[in-house]
Amino acid sequence: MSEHTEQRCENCIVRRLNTLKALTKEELKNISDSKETKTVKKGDPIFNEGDRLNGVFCVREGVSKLSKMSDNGKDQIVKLAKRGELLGQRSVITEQSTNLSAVALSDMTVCYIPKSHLKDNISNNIKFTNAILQQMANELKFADDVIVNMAQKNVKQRIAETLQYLEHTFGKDEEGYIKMILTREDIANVVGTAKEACIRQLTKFKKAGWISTDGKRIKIVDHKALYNTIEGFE
Amino acid sequence: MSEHTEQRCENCIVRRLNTLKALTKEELKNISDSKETKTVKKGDPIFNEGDRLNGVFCVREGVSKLSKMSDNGKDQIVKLAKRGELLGQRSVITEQSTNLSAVALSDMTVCYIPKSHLKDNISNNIKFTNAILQQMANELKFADDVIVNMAQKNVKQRIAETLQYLEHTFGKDEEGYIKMILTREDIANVVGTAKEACIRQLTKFKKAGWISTDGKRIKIVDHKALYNTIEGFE
DNA sequence: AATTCTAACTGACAAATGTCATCGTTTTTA
DNA sequence: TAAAAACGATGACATTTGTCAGTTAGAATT
Repeated sequence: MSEHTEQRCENCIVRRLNTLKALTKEELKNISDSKETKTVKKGDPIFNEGDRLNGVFCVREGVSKLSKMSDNGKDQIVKLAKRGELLGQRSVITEQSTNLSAVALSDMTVCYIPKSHLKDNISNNIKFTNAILQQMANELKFADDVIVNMAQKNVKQRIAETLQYLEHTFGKDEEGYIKMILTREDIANVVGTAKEACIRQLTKFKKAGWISTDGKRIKIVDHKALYNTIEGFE
Repeated sequence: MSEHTEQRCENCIVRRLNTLKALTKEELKNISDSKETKTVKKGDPIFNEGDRLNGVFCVREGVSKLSKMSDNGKDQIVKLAKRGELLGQRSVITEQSTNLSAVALSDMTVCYIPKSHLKDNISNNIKFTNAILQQMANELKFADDVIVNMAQKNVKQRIAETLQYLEHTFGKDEEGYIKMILTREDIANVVGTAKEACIRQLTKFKKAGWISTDGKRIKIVDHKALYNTIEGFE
């Protein structure tokens, strides 16, 4: 009895947040027996573009960026994954090597679940398969929106939108600062622009009184102004 | 016996190209009995952004663009769907209204399949559900690539890539012209730029001898040069 | 065949963005 | 704690892209 009960998947709160919630207690027990909990330090990779994954990583604590190196040497961040999200799900489904890298943006705890156990459940538990289907359909819709934004919005709008997204996704601390600290370069890599352009735009927002900063920390002061910018109401 | 046999799903060649191939002959017969074949004229909509879809459209002949209107009034084309592709699959899965519009780029024949029949199969036939899962996982991967390209590549590179994509996807006629004719504006809407910028870039490619044109028709002459441009080898 | 309409194309200019260089500050590491 | 590395910030400038205005060519309609 060396494991605490909360280290068992069937008791893990995180599971409620992802597709694993569609599994029965019995199935979760099987998965839990084969899973492996790992800690990952800020800045360390969880996996790299091109890796063949033999399982998925369930994020228990911390945040990871999923990014892809572009030909011009910039690292485009496609997604930020937090508590409850499963990394590598797609690669396991398609049996292809992953097209993204995952790097920890903070110290993390992740559970590694070997794919054999998932595969069994995908083949047998239609409820589980359906949950994954729902999730992927939603991700696909979200991806369409990102494509449209990338193509049609300018850097100013995309930065405003990213700030709004970060606050919405990660919340605020007691002082109102966004509870997710990214470097300016990482923000630029989400937005798809140069870090200088990103810094300059943040400075403009600051001067306009729409945001305030303290070191890397950012606080949205005027939500409405940011919203209007995003929507293109100048 | 009013229908020709090729109008029955179970005999339709198109089915081999999409997830319906995972259905049994019996299931296909049921679907075929409830499907409705429609013709759509070039320029006509199949459905509009925000519509609630009560079924999917299987493209039997012709090409449709799937696009989304952006706030600045531009119509971003997210996907071109040809023979064999299913439109509206995601909306049916998530039960949400569609986030994209579908408009015919050529005269089309599409089969409308009411969702009730698909839903039944999704719940009961794990092979079918898995096929959809595979397909969505691949689409998601493709979407990631598009996001990275949109964010990191310039207009010149994206136009070059679009030409390559069009030739690869739709093939060439006897004279070597791409067998898919888009207006310059539609090309611009795939690339996510203004039509003037698109036209100018095509002119440059033409002057460099990398492509040649005849009216709207485009022929890639120097594949290698285009490829180098896409990859950023100047 | 004349007219109308749409799309292709071009020029001129403004605005947005990328690149390079530099410097002070903060964070990390030895 | 000192040194090194990473990061934030800003200026200067080149390049890319968007916008507006207008002309030409071809297709569709009458």
